[in-house]
Amino acid sequence: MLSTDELALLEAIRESGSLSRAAARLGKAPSTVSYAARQLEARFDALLFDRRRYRLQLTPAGHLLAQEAARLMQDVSRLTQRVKQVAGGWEDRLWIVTDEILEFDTLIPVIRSFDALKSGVTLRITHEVLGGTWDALRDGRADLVVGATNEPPVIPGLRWFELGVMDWVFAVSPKHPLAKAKEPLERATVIQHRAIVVADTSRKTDVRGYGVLGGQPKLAVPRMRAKIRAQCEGLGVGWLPRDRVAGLIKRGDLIEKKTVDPREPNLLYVAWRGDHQGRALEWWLAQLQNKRLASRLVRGVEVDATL
Amino acid sequence: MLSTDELALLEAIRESGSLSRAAARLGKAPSTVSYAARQLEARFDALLFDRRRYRLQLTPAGHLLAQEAARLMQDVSRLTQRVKQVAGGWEDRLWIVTDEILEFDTLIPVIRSFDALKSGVTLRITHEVLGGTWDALRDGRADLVVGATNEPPVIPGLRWFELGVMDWVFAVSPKHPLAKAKEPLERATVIQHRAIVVADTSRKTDVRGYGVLGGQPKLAVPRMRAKIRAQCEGLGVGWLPRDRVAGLIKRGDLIEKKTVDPREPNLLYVAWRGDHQGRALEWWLAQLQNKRLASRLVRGVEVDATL
DNA sequence: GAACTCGTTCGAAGAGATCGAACATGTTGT
DNA sequence: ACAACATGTTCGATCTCTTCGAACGAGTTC
Repeated sequence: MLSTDELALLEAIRESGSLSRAAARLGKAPSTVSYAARQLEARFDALLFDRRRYRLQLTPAGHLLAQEAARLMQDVSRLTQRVKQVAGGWEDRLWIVTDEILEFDTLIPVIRSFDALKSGVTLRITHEVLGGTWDALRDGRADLVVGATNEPPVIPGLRWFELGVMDWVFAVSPKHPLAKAKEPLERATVIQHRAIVVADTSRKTDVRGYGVLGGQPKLAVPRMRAKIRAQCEGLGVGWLPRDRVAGLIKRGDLIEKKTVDPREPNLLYVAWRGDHQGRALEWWLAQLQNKRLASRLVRGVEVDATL
Repeated sequence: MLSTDELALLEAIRESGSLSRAAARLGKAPSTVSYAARQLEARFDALLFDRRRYRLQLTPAGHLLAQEAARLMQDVSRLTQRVKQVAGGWEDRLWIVTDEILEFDTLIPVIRSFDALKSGVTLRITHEVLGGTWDALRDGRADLVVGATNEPPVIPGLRWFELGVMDWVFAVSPKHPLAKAKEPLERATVIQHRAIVVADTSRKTDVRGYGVLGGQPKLAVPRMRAKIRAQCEGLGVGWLPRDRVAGLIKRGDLIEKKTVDPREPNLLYVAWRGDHQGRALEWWLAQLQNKRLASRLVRGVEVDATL
C-alpha cells in the first residue's frame, strides 16, 4: 500500500522543503514527483501536501504518513528478512523449554554460539518443573525440550535421546535435627520434617515434588538453587543433585544421610517433534549430542555456601 | 512493499489450494496470477510457491508472508484511517493530564461522550500531583491539563481558564488527639502530629504536601481518596476538600478544626498550548467550559465512611 | 484413452508511470 | 523596476509494467 519509492518521495519532500529539490534528490523529473504526489493523495483520500505557498509542503497528515510509513517500512524489511530466512530452511522462531533441574547459565555459551550464526531465528527459552516440559511439547509451546525427566510420554512424532543421568543425594543442614539421626533414615523419621520442593510459583500448579512423602509438610521454592540454599539453612530436607552440592558436603555445610528408601538417578532427555525440523532445531540437536556440553548441563553449576 | 492485490493473491492461493482457482476467485486470468506470483518471488528473493507437484502451493516462507502481510495490512489500514483523521483536522492522539485533586470517575461521562464522536483520536489520561501538571504541559507530555493548581507559570503559548475554586477544611478523626484540642489550633500543636499527604509514589518525587509544616512527620498516600480514608482512621491530620468530606463531617466521622493558619481556597485551572489546537482539543475545551461539568469536577465524589 | 484441469509461455493490448517542453507564478539580485 | 532564476503544473509523447487470450505440455479423472 506504500512502496519504498513513495516513502522516499515523502522523506525527500520533508527534508528538502520543496518538490523540485526532492525531484532532483530522487533523480526524477518534477512532473513525475508531482504526478506521484497526487496519486498518493487520491489513494489515501487526504490532503498530504500544502500547495498554498510558493513551495509545496507536507501537511500534518503528510508528516504523520511519512513518519509512520517509515516505521511500517522497517516492519516490512524485517518481514522480508524473515521470509528469506524461512525460505532458506531456518525456522522463524525456536522455542526451547528446559526443566528447572538444569541451570540456565549453562546454556549461555550455546546461545552465544547460536547468535554467532546470525540466522535471524528468534529464540525463546523458558523452563518448566515436573511434567511441564512434556506438556509444553505436546501443546506446541515448545519446539525443543532439554532436560525432561520421567519416561517420554506418547506424543505423535516425538523423537528424543538421553542427555545424561542425574544422581541424587539426601542432604540436611548440620543445624537440622536429622543431621544427628541414625542412618539409614526411616520413612517415619523423614516425614516428620518439612520437605523443600521446587515449584513454578507463577503457576498455581499442584505442588508435588520428587521424593516427597505423602502427608509431608512442604516449602515450595522457585529454583533448584533456592532449594539448595534453603536446605543449607536448615529450613527443610530433601534430595539434591549430587554434583551441585559436592563442595557443600565436602565442607560440611550439608550432611549426606542414607535413607531406607533411596532415590534412583534420573534420566534426562532431549526431545522434539519430528514433523517439522528446521536448521535451527538441527543445530541445537547437534550441540546437545556433544558429550561435554551434555555433561556440563547435567552437572549444572555447583552451589557455593558463601553466596 | 506489498499491495492489497498481492495479499489477496496469497490468500486466494492459500485458501483454494490452486493458482487456477485463485485466479478464478480473483476474477483474473491464470497467466496474470502466475506473472504476479513470480514478481513477488523476485521481489522477496525467496521461493514462495512450491511448483513441484501438479498444483501450485505456498511454501512455509509463502505461508509466513501471507500471515504476517495480513497483519501488516491491518497496520496500514489503521494508518490510512489516522492519516484521514489528521487531514480532517483531528489530532492523532490527545494527552490529558489531570491533577490528582480531581477524581477520575468524574471524567468518565465526558470520555463516553467523546467516544460517541467516533473521531478515532487516541485518548490518554494520566494524573500528576503538585506542580506535575504544569511540568507535563511544558515538557510536551500533556496536550491538555485539567485541575492544575498554583498560578500558571510562564510557558510560551500557554492558554488557560479557571475551572473552579476548591475549598479546604482541616479535619481530624474523632479518635485523634487533636479532636479535643482547643481551637484555633496553634502551629506548635499541629506540627506534633503526622500529616497525611498525597504523592505520586511511582515517582521518587520530593514529597511535599500542601499545608504541611516544615519538620512535620508525614505519611504519603497515592490518592486523595486514600488521604481521606487515612484521616478518618486517625492515622494523621491535614487539609481536605470541603465538598468531598461534607457528609463525613456531618456524620461525625471527621471533625473540622479551626486553625490559626487557615488555608486559602485553591483556584483550579484548565490549560493548554495554543500553538497546535485540533478538533479534539477544541471539543474538550468546550466541554470543560460547561459550568455544570466544571462544578462536578471540582466538587469531586463525596467519600462515604462505610467504604 | 478421451475429456478435463493445471500452470506456463508468449505476443498483443491495455494501463500506468515518466519525461521534456511550455507555461504561469513567485523570489532574488542588481 | 526589471531581468534572471526557481517552483510546480499541465499535457502530449514515450516508456514500462500488467493483463489477457491462445497455445501448449503435463497431470488427473472418469
